[in-house]
Amino acid sequence: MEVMKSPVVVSGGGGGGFKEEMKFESNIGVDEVRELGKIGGQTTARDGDRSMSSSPNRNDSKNSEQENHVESTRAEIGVVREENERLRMILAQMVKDYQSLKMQFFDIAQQEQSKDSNETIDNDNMIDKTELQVSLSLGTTSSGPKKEEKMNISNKISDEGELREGLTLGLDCKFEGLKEGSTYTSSENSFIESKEEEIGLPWPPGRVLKNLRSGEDDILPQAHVKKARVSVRARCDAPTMNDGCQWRKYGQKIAKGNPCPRAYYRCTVAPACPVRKQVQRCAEDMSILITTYEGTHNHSLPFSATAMASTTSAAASMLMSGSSGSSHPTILAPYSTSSLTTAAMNFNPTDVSRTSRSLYLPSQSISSTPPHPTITLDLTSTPSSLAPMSSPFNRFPSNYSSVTSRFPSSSFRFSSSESNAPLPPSWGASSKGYLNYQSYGKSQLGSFNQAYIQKPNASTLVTTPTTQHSLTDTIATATKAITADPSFQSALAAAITSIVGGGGNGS
DNA sequence: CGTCTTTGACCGGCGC
DNA sequence: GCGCCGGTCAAAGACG
Repeated sequence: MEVMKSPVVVSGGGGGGFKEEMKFESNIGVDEVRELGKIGGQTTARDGDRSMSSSPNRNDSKNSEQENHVESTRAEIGVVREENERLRMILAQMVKDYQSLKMQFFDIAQQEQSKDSNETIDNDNMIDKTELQVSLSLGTTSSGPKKEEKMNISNKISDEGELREGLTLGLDCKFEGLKEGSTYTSSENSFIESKEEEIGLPWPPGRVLKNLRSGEDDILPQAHVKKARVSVRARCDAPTMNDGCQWRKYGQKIAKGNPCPRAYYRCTVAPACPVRKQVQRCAEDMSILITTYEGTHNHSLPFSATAMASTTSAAASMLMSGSSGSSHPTILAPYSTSSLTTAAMNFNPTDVSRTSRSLYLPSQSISSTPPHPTITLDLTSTPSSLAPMSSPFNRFPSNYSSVTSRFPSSSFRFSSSESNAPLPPSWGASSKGYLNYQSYGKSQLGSFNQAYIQKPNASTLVTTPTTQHSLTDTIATATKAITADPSFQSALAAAITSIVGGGGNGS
């Protein structure tokens, strides 16, 4: 049934025409209700789906059953519509909060600047204050040259407007996209690219032509630093994941330690796009496809590719920002959602929308000296029905143990609106080192940020149950965290994309 | 005939 | 210096 394969998206409203929006909302309804049924232990919705998908044709009560299904589906659609409305309100609140925090940040930055304009800044917090700094310091060690830092600071001043614009571009464009639909894709693309360029992800667009072969390192002072990679583990029977991009295979190798060949793909959407990906089946579980992305697209992406691109880019940005501050770049990122992943990847056979409802970001450190800093997005979690959990906060994938055995660090968890927590969802930290996405209130934002604040000092990042701060402290904390960690901005934007932006594909 | 895939060769980094 | 290994190139073949 096609509806079941459709990605779970939340309509941003005003996206495409009415027809399309209805279609999306309908899709959500089915999927979301399925999820709710899963989470809450109710199976009626799913059973209903199955009945629908299997086209019951057994007895005389068929018509009445179908009518019941139609009614229930309508009811589900209504529920989802309400949820959409709530999400929109949440999003609006997030925008407000973000703008407020941003303004506070710039005020603080200006004050700091007026104070310290002539001082040498060797504080890491200061170093992390701007995206530009991160951008320029990425690829250097944490003890990078002070001169560069100074220059970065001065550049920061001159480029502050640009930064602000870029920041605004990122989030606002998404929201614009939600409103205008048709502009969504390009907006997000521009956001992704600009953000990635700012944060210094590998293969920035401007360097593309020099990166073919061995050129890029020649022009980068931090040539010794490896490119960040984002590895996505997902169950997929197809040879490669359909992530929306066009890829051309340019090589295949048998890598050591894995009998399955590793295929090398290059993005062919644009002639000089530096993005490459490696695809390899997991040796332990052949059904798991490991796709490793490297680089940044230097072109606009089809919408179907933007979700994955934003996911990987934000994850990479987290990784890079973390690695720049620590010699052990162990980054755990609360990030993305099932809706994002399902929107990003149209795996044909084993529908990930059903098998991957949460995203785990375990430690990227597999070896002590990884050749490339890599962050792994594990989408191989199995349905909760296979691993029933008494608490929504304790829902781990059945193969989690294997994941954690490879990645000993604990993980953030960032699940989507599938959560059975009362809607609207809210940000909050759960026990057991998992960060659950539940709502977007200010206090929850503070909790979220707390998790991030721990990052610089955490070789193994574990979220701890957060304590409630006063509103002032929370805002200050949030401001600090946002400004100190550019990856948060990417994550926030990508999260929004995953939560609501998916509905922006009404275009 | 153009595009894509396959596959052996080649290159550079890294460890010993 | 040597060998291993990951990554890439490019010629040849396959395919539509």
